[in-house]
Amino acid sequence: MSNIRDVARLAGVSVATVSRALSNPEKVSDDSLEKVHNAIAQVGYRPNMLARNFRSARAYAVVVLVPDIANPFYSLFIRALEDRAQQKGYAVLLGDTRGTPEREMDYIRRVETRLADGIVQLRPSSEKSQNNIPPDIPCVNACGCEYTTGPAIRIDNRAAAKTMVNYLISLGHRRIGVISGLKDNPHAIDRLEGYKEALAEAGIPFEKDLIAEGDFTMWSGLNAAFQFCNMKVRPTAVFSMNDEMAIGAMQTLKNQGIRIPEDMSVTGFDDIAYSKYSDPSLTTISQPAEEMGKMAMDMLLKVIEGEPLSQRECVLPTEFIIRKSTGPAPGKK
Amino acid sequence: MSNIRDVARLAGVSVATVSRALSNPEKVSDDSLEKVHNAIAQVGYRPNMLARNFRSARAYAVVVLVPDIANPFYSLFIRALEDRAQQKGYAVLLGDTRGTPEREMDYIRRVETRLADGIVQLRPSSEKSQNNIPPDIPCVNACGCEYTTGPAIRIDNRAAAKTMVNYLISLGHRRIGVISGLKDNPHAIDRLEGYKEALAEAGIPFEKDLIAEGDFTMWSGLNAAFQFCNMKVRPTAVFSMNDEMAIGAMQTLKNQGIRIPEDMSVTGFDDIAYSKYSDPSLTTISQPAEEMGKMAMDMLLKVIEGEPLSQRECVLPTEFIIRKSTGPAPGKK
DNA sequence: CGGACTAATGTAACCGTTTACATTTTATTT
DNA sequence: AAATAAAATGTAAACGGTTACATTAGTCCG
Repeated sequence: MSNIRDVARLAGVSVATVSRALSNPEKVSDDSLEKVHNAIAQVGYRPNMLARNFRSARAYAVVVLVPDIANPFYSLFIRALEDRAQQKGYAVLLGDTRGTPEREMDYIRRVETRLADGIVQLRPSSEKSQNNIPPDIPCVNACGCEYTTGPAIRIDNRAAAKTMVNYLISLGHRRIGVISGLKDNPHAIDRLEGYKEALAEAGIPFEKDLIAEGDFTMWSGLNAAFQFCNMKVRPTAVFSMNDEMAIGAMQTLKNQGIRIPEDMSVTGFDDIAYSKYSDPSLTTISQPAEEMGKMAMDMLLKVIEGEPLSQRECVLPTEFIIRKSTGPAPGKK
Repeated sequence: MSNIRDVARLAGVSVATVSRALSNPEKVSDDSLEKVHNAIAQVGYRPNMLARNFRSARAYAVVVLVPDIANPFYSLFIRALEDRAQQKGYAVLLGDTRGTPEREMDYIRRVETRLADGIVQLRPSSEKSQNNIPPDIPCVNACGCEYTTGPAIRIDNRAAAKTMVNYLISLGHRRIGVISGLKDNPHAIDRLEGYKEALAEAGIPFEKDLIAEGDFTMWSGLNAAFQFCNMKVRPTAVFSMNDEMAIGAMQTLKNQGIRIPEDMSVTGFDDIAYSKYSDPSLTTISQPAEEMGKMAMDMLLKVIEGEPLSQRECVLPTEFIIRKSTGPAPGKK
């Protein structure tokens, strides 16, 4: 493998000139520039970025910590993140934690040992489920909740949930079931807050039994729905905290002979691609996953470069999408 | 930031001893080991992996070139790949190419410039759609087709497609539509081959009009299905080359009042998570995505380490999964 | 007790860049 | 043409580890 000295020798210039020709060509005469380029072509020189990064003490890589890459919301986010990273000359190290702190630690160690310059954290964290990331590590939280500290990109989960539940109430629903995420999940907490607010404003008492706990997988949605089927007085609508669980739930409901939306309305959250193709298509909240990915990368780069952030937290707007899985409460016209 | 020399000074040993204490502890006396560990703890030393990697001329990272991370089959594969990579101490650089050669080139350059040690290529390539990866770069093709050269993990696309079509024929179907991938996609070619073989063996003539071209997205499946709806004599079954297109197609068919499977059977390929929850659930071919991801990583590591491969190509078995989207041809009992 | 061998440790070169600083060349001004 | 400023180039010291080789300490045996 040829190195910069070989090129310098062949071009008849010093190594400094070769180095400059590559990274600061404006500081080199056209004459030298040409000699260097010829020499590079002749020996097929490729700069050793490992050496360059080492010298400049920068990995030009960021870690993205994601609970599960197979989740379509996350993969959309990451696709946008990667896109922006590539534009900026950064690599994205995929850190699928599968929810385990050990794996997360492993990746945090990578930035401590300089293999990456910063972290994009997709696991929502609050003061309760605490963040393991040391404060001196550049990090942006890209799925924050209301209590997230540090740089963050997020949506207003509470308001979005409230919008959805208000909509169901406006359709005449009074018994509205919830398929929640795990109880201590910050997103689940914020969204439940929005649900409660909407009920309160409509003067509907909150009933604990109407909350079924899931874990954001289709399978858990499928199971959670049984809880509603077996009630003496069934809810007439179900607010699921993500689309996957809603899709799972719809399967259960349909199998039990419950028609959607005639007998029961179902709503989701995220607007993953499949929600448009489910049967019936799903009324949901669209999160700007791509926008969030881009912004997270931009924000992280600022933190890495030490530039000041114009705002610590960036709350992006969501879109409320009405499809065919919702309708008037049975008995209302 | 403290370095190995600081640690050595504090521990009262040489840098070589510190280095050995970290990477070859068995070559260091217990006494020194303790002194080194104390010193490390005291100054909070973290080895600079950038320096280590530079010195050892290894990035301990691999690039995964994927046409689209948002495709659930790919994300499943990558999740397994990442899992194995982490076990082995390697990082996975996400290279979402979005099908463009430029992006692919950008990532190939990263291994040429030593930022990564090898590539896992998920874009199927054959002699037609050629591979841009120089032969001296360690690479394994993880979605190969029959004409793939070099180390590869793949399934027998032709046989799997044939199994599926044979099954449809056994149900009495004679007019079987196909929703294909892009005409020059190697997977599409192999699977179409299987379709033709099955027809030929059953003595059914091949009809070009029964092939609708898609691009493996749900949207394209949705459109392709119109081609069948508008035929004077409709096919009684549709063999889609992946699940997404099948799901899209089913939406069109249902909207046109065509019942599945009573009026028309539909089959998919890949067995993504949603195919179990679609309406009706989808008869499909399951690819061992996770197994493939693990094997691809193991294989690539062998290539990187220069170990001989026990076999150039590894063809993994698929599973044929019958669900509710297929039934007897109309008119047959 | 001395010689032979092994284990533990130290010294310093090396990996391939970048860049501060010194030097030389070229351009500009008087 | 000399003086000065600016541009281009070169020299060599980093960066933080690893490791070949040299050296020292420790063990065993006749």
